[in-house]
Parts: sequence; C-alpha cells; structure tokens
Amino acid sequence: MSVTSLHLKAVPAPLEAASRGQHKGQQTKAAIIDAALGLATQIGLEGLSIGAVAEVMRMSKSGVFAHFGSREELQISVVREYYRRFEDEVFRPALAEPRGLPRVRALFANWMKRVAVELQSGCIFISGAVEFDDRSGPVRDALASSVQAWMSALNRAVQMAREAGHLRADAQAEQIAFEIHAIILALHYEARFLKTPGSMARAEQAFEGILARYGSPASRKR
Amino acid sequence: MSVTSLHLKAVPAPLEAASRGQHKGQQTKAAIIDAALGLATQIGLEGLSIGAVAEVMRMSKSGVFAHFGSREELQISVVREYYRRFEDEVFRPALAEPRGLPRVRALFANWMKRVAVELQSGCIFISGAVEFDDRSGPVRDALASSVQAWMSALNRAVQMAREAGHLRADAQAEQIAFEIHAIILALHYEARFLKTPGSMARAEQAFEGILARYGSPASRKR
DNA sequence: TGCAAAATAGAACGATCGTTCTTTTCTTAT
DNA sequence: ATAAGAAAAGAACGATCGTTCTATTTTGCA
Repeated sequence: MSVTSLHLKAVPAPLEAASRGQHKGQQTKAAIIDAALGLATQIGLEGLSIGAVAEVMRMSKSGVFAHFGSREELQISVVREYYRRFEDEVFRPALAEPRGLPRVRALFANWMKRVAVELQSGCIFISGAVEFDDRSGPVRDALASSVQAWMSALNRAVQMAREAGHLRADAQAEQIAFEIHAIILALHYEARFLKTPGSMARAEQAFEGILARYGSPASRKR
Repeated sequence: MSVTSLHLKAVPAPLEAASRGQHKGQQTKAAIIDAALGLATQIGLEGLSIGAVAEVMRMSKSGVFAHFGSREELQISVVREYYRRFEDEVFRPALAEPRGLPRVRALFANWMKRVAVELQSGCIFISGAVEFDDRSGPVRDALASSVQAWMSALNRAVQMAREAGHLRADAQAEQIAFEIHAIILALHYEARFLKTPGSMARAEQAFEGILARYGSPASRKR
C-alpha cells in the first residue's frame, strides 16, 4: 500500500443530499426523472418523448433510454416520483394536524396550495387520467393506483372526522371525498384552462359549503 | 339544347336529411368530421391523426386532407361539431322547461345523461382542456370559446333561477355554476378513469346538496 | 352528351418517434 | 495504476406524422 492510499480520496464534487451514497448511474437516473417530470407536467405523460428529455439533460437519446429500457418505464418512473412528491407536500404535512376536521382542512389547504403552483405547470393525476382513461397497461395501472392511494387517504381522514363527531353521523365519507375532489378538478379546469379569475376563492367557498352541509351541528359556527 | 336536357336528371341516390341540397364535397366533409369526432372523443384532439381518419373513412390521406388544408382546421371543425351536438343535446332541450329551478335541473340532468354516454367515449371539452391548457393557437381558442359559451348559458340559467326567487337572494350564480361544473368533472374522472361504481349517484347527491344550500327557504322541501 | 371543375388518389418529402446495436468514454474497486 | 464494468454516445432502423405535388377519377352543369 502506498502512502497515498491512506489519504482521503479527492471528493469529485459536493454531492447533493438526495444523491449521497449513490453511484453515478443512479444520480443521473434521478436527474432524468426530475427533468422528465418537469416536462410531463407541461405536455403530459403521452407527450413525453425521450428526445425532449435528452435535450433538457444535454444527453444523447440512447443515453437516456439506457436507464429505463423503454418509454413506458420512464413514464412509470415519472408517475411514481410525482406521487412521492404529492405525498410529501400534501399528505404528510397534514398528519401534523390532529385527527378530524383540522386534518381534513389541512389536506384540502395543502392540495389547494399545490394546485396553485400547478397552474403554471400541471397535474399529472389530472392530465394522465384524461390520457389513459380508455387505455390499459402498466402506465395506466401506475397512475390509477397512485390516485387510488391518495383518494383512500383522503377518505380515511374524512372518516376519522366523522368518528370524532366533527361531521354529521349520517355523512358518508366517500361522498364528501367525491365532492372535495370535484372542487379541485374544477379549480384546475377553470384556473388553468379557462383562466377564470377568482377561481381559488370559488374553490375555498365551495369547500366551506361542504363543511357547512356535512358538519355536525355541534361543530358549526351558528 | 337537346331534348334530353329537358328531362329531369336521375336522382343519384336518396339524400340523407343532413346532406340535402349539398354537393358531394360537403357531404363527405361532414362525414369526415363525424368520423374524426368519433376518434377524437376516444383518443383526444391531439391524438387525432389524418391517417387514422382516412382509414376509418376508407379514403386516402390526401383525400381527407384536401377538405381542411391542415390538421388544425380539422381539429377546429371537430370542436365546432362537438359544440353543436352539445347544444342540441344538453342546452336546447332544457329550454322547454320553465325558467328557474326546473330549467337548471333539466340542464344538469341532460348534462349527466351526456356524460353517462361519454363514459364509453369521452368528452372533448374535458380532454381538450387538459391537452391545450398551456398552449395557444386557434384550436385552443375554438375550444375555450365553446366552453365559455356553454358556461355562460349555464350561468344565465342559474341567474334566472335566482331572479325567479328559486334561490337565496345572496346566492352567486357563478359560484353555483362553478360547483355544478365541479360535479360533472368529478363524475367524469371517477367513472371514466377510476371506474368507481356508484359515481352517478354521488353526482346526483352532490347536486341536491348544492340546491339545498343555495335554494331559497321558500323552495325547500323542509 | 361533353367539358370544366371539383374531388380523390398516389407517391414522395422531411421530421420525429422509440428502439437496437456498436463503439467510446468514464467510474469504481482492487 | 490498471482492468473490469458501468454509463453514455453515435449511427441507423422502420414506422408514422403532416404536408406537397401531380395524376386520375368523379361530379355537375350547359
């Protein structure tokens, strides 16, 4: 062993937190997914092309391709990454709120916050639903199961609010989740496509309307 | 002039009602639009290709192309035709109902009816919104103005219901239209993409909830 | 019936797509 | 330092796309 081998190796570059301990391949793969996600939110999962991702990454098409083996696999990776971020930004922070109405309110508020950001980019769960609603295959499955997971989480939160006595005893959690989902979809449609001003306020008011209707008498303001 | 020119011309074929008095070119153009609309509801306006339309029509690509001059013009024609049918199936029949709540109910019921059919095909106003929400150009304009026209009509109907005293005096027509739109979007999403059973009933119930909240005390059941 | 015009077909173009294969460059562990 | 293996590049493929141009067929009016 030479003396030099006892020296610490020159760190090639300061590693980012997310890529610590990863090999080069995994790092670039993560970077590719990040770039692809950015593209997919703008032009949709179907519009996502390997060539466009390669251009953003300043890589060759085949270089990008090699990390996934197929375009479908790239799309699935994007869906999974999107779900991960959705979980981090919308779902997990709401767990800090106590069970019941406060948590439901937090879920909705976080969701709204996310949609507000997405007014410039776009939501893959919404665009993907339209693109894959009459198709089958692994991409659709990844998309549908991600959405289902989130909807289930929302359902459970509403259910807990009912059990906590914050909602009327005859309120159906799935009905309420349906109506909350509806508000988000309309907000996305009117603000992002029609560019109707004041859509955020409409969504807020609609949400309060749901609570007013399904809230237990005890929890109402009047 | 020969004597034969005085004879009545042989009627080439029994003309369909929609193509009466039209020349051959206009007939086939209408048929192409019809076929293209069928394709667009399944695969979207963006997925619509001239080659696919030509195949359905059993025509050559260039034969189809010549009627429109560009793919964009074909897409715009499809949007206009879709709007025409939407008007015929949803809006116009509701005018038979008296102004106020009955007409609003009819509009929603017709809309629901249409979405129920579209669970197998798809709605261009919804898929198109996602496909063109961050693009610009004539297709987007045709789409947006069609949707705006329909939303305005819905707004007016709600406004008349308020003026007729069927809704609370402080109800905002645009807020109610927003919420009705939201229900339709959620129904489309859950039934068509997630294939959640019972979505139609959820939508109906959500609509009744809106009426319960915004309906004038006089018009309520209890 | 004949002739001009409209409608359609056919072939070819450049571009882009996903994918495959081969070659080169770079990493990493010894 | 070196050799093995991973990562990336490069070129080429068949397919499909919208579009153009030229021929052919069909239509409709005199």
